[in-house]
Amino acid sequence: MGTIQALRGTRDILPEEVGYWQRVESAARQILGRGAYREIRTPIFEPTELFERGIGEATDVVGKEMYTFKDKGDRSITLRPEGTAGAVRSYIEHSIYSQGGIQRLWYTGPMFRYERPQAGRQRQFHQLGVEVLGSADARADAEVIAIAANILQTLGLKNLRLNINSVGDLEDRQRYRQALVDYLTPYKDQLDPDSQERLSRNPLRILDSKDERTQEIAKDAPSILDYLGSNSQRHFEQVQQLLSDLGIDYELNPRLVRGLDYYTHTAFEIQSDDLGAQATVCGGGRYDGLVKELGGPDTPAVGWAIGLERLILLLQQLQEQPQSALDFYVVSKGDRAEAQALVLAQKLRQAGFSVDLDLTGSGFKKQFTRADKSGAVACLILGDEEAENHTVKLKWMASKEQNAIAQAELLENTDELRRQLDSQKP
RNA sequence: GCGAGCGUAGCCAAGUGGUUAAGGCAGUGGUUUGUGGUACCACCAUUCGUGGGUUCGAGUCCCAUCGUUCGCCCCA
Repeated sequence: MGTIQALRGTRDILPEEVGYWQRVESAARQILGRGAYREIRTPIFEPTELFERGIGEATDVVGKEMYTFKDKGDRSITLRPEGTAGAVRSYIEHSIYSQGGIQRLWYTGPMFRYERPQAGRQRQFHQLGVEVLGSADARADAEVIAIAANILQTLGLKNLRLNINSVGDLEDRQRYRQALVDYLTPYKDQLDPDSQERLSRNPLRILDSKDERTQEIAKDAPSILDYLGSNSQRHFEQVQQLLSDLGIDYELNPRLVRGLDYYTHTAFEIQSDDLGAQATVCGGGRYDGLVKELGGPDTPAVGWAIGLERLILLLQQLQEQPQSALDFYVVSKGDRAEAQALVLAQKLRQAGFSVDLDLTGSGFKKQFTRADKSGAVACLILGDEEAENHTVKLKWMASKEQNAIAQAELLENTDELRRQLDSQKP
């Protein structure tokens, strides 16, 4: 076909479903506001180096999934694959740390990863994320998890599982990595091909392989939890205690590994069984080394990101999209009437009513059919007769009752009109 | 990047080598030229994602290509 289509892995969010997005955005905005989180909006593209340094060159996200190109000034530009790096860059660039204390930030917007699309995964997708910068306290870890749980619960989502783990600090992880490689190397030939590859590149990932045989072998592998130093251990215990205090159910999963290099200590995921293979709705954790790595002061931090497409997939399984009821549908026929209808519609809109004006010029019957489909509570009718007397017929769709009223009178007592409309709504 | 399935109208589809491509929804016009949700009638794909091939003949078989879906890798 010669028509232009949206690129692979991108899609339009049409008016028919945008209500879900608006509901998610407003719930999130409200909950984050109550938590004293402030919104930050950073650019959609950044210097490629930001992600290479921040996320880690060895990760798949950087190694094979980035939308990277040269701009006309020969700079290497990358469409952001996630939100944390940009937020941290901005935090450093504007010395936000110098405001002292702890910064609670949130963001939302499109992210880009060059991958094969499948259920719950697109090349352009959207995340909602939070970052708490400046606190190493376990309460920060617990708080961000509580905020995420709060958002998901407020939206009515069910059957979610929270998995948590600690990947320790850099030293813990280094020691564990070695132990794991030592354990797995003798089994190398029996691992699936992907995992054999990962043995040298990213051995921790082998733990959550979907290959059965690999799982069998990984079952008896050493656990990261046995390699945590005393600080890491205490921190992780505190996080668990606080989650219990908050009444948040969780599952300890020592095999949970996050894909980005910057994570330290707490790692967590919230998953659903109703999403197919891409089960993670929310993923996050602590990243104490990132701010310093990107050239800022040594600053502990913790955060998460929710995949909005996945969240909305779940929402659509559970509930109908909210519809905002229309107050008036205006039908008109004849030159003078049509002009008056426009003016009347506009005055009603300015007075706070929602009004759809039929512009088609088709017969009254057709216009009434559309009025019916629009779901309007009432219909306003203007023909030659009404235009002549400057009146309008007001018809209540449900009862089919209708009466003539002067246009000026209709606009006079808007409070009463509002009351009548509301009393007719289902 | 790899594997499998699928591509017929705006949407859902029937069709498995033989004259003119079912049907439903939506849309448009009419029965009712100023009154809706029902009913009835009419119209709505010279064409089956695209290109090539096999054949007397292809939506139907073959190849390629593009798109899409699900899965792997990976992640939100």
